[in-house]
Amino acid sequence: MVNPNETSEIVRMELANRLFFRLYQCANMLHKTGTRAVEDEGLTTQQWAVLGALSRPEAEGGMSVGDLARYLMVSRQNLSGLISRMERDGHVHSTPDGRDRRSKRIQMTDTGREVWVVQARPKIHAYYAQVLADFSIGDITHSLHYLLKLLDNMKQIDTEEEPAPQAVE
Amino acid sequence: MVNPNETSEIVRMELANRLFFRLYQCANMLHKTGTRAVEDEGLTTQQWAVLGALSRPEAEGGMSVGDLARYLMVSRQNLSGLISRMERDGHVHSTPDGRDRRSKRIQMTDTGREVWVVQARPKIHAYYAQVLADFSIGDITHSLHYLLKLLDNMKQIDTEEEPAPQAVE
DNA sequence: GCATTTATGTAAACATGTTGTCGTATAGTA
DNA sequence: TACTATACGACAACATGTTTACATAAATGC
Repeated sequence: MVNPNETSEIVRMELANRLFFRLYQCANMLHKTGTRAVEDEGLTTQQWAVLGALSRPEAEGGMSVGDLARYLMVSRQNLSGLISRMERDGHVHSTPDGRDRRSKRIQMTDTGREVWVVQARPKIHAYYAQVLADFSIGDITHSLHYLLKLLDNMKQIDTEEEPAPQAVE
Repeated sequence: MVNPNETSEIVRMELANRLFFRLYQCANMLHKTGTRAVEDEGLTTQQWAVLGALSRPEAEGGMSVGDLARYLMVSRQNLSGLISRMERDGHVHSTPDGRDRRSKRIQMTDTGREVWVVQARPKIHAYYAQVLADFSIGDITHSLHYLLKLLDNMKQIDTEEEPAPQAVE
């Protein structure tokens, strides 16, 4: 250990390792406990993310699958299956887009909105309150800030590594 | 809006909602970009979590599936499949436990250790450095602190809601 | 207008995660 | 010793996520 920079680099990597390990565990626990919080409504955390997106005033007239996928940052293919299940359960419905014959517009059904507003959202708020019980508003804001930074950096890696859209040939 | 407490509660829930939404997105991006970082080695973020656990000095003599599941906070059933794949790929191997005929001990193979130390870990450190590029040591520590708090609270919810082990009958 | 690129939906293969169930081995207790 | 509770591995069903690949519709460039 000759160089002090190496030492601090080791400390940094050790901390980084713990950070990502905890992030991994948080993700699993969020899915597990979050889904359990709304299981009576037949929902999962992913489905509540979709309902949350569709219930925004900006999504009043429905959203295309592509837009929803970009908003949630998941793949179209994944979202497609998710929406099928929600359609099967009567929470959303899709209508063909008049202008673009390739695409569909996804909207909440009246039942979906009812389930969302009356049943799921109160339970979700109770869940939030419980998980964030000992968080001050400042704590929440700071946590959010760090998650956003992590997300931005990961997004950048993601787009960097994405294959260049041009054909090289 | 008569009661100012209600107003701050709405703000709090709005912030909480953003926090959990970003956590959800971070989890997906971590899996996506992290797996891409070690795809040349045929690994995934989950498998690197397993190798990281098995490479600790405390796990020198291998770990039982149950202990590993508790350490990683995933279900035995999930880990079982994960380990099968890693065994198939030659990164770990399992030996029957002499003392307890129900259980197996999981250990890294020499190949697994080689892949982990020589190839995967440097790439993972480069990945950490990239995602945490604009994080100070203090930023990392604070982020870790908040994730741990979230995790603790979710763990508590998890055990609370778990069915009591005693038979009521 | 026509050719190329881009966007959309769909299908398939795979890895991860959950729960529930079952058979068996271990451990604790009457 | 026997009874019971608990732990373990295995199997199945299901929901989520990723890629890759393909057909078709729309947009863009000459």
